[in-house]
Amino acid sequence: MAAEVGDLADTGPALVASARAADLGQLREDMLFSALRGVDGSSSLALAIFRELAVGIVEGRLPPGHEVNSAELAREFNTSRTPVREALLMLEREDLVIVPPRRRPYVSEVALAQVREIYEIRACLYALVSELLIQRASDEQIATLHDWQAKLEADTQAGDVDAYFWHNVGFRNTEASLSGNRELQRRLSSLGLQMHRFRHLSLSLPGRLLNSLADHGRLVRAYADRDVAMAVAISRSLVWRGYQAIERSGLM
Amino acid sequence: MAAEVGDLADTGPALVASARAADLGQLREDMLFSALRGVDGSSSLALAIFRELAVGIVEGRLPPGHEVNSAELAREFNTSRTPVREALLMLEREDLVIVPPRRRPYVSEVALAQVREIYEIRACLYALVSELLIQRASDEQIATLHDWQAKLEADTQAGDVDAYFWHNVGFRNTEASLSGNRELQRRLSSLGLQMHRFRHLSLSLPGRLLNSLADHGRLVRAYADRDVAMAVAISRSLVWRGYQAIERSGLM
DNA sequence: ATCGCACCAAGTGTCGACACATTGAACGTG
DNA sequence: CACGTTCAATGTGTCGACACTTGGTGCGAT
Repeated sequence: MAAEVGDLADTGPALVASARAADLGQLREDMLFSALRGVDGSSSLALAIFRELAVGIVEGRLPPGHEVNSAELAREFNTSRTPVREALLMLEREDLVIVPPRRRPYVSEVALAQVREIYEIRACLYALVSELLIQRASDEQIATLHDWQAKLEADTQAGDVDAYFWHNVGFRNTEASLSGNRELQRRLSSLGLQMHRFRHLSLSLPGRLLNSLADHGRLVRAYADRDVAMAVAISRSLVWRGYQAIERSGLM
Repeated sequence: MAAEVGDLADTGPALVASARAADLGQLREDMLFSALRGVDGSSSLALAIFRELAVGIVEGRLPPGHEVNSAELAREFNTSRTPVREALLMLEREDLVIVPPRRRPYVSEVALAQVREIYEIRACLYALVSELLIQRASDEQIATLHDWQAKLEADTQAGDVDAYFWHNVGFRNTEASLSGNRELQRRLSSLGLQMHRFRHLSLSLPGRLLNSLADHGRLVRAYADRDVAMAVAISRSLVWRGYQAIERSGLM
């Protein structure tokens, strides 16, 4: 993946930009898909609807409070209400919509207090990831994290906030998978799905990228040194600063 | 609740025993119910079926691998297949059943490796609970934990393993709620639901009760002293020893 | 103008029906 | 007797229909 971007590096700025964009789109798709992986609906129709709606909510096209009733969606998707209902229940389980009994379902709102709760959990679980990763990952595997780190560095220099965000997600997913705990990986991606909803808040602050980048660098170094205490501390604070950025942005 | 048992303490052994049993049954119901709380199905029919099956699986009446197809269950419950299907999807979400596409659903198996993964997460999250609890709980709230601790002590002296187990669950739930993080509480009870499936393994070892009891005592003391480092360490090891007991039992 | 009540459109939970997939047994062939 | 094929039985995913609820609209009474 790194090779693809690198190979095109000398074909001119425009091509590089579009190649980059395509690459990012692919990455974005992969990351959202991996987050949606944990949800195995038996029906592929319901799953397609679920993914469509989930992406819509996460991207903000379906704003909080927006009504998503099964009848209208069924017409829209040219299916019966049964698969739509199933999809809505999946979305409810991911806390993306609320389905009150006998009432119309709507896209859930996210309060700052809830964001804080989620970040508390995330910080804790990523600390666990760091701990397990150091115990179990090989040097080669840790080196792959270094690759991601390099991308983050490039994005920071280019000032490309969006690219930074998605590469950051990639970094995180890789970390989680290297922890060797699949259950942990699943729970984290479920949390991640919710996080994507307010990501734009998290990276809007100036100076945040540089800060985050420095932390990533120190984290990878701690991994290479197999320094558990250090890695855990950095990992925890890395997540937590994400929350603080949202809090300080005052946008919630 | 403690009062009810206490008030009857001098009405003779038989009555005490039956009162205790009723009390335990109530507690068991409460705890399972609270674990099932997080799941809000919009349909109350589906929810009833879900709970019925969930309890059946957790209690072992529906063994791993047992087929749970929607057609048969629909006949059994005198409903159509629609609510049953919904219930099965909820169960899949809790990892209690597996619903392969176009194939009959069946009760999921639990491998030791998976149990380990879950315990790793639990240990981590309960450490977080301890940390938050010390930050946020009042002295009175911490005192309620002392009440639970007293029950555990009584159960140990009586050698009542079953009572010990459920009171332990109560202790844990109280801790989680005192953390003030509802999201955390929800995720933990979802994990707890799975755990109940192999609880009989965890408490079968002799000497385990005394060990666990001592840990609980130290934990409550650390809470009272607001000793975060100590509480976190105890909390983590408390959960972890539960896993070790299962591992050593060699029954998986 | 305001309140209360009947009424109606639209949505929800549930049902029975249908086409297709899967499974296991019967059966013939080597 | 082993083995692949055929065929019915059973289950799944999806559909359209039905009764009941809910939320809003308009109308009449105050």
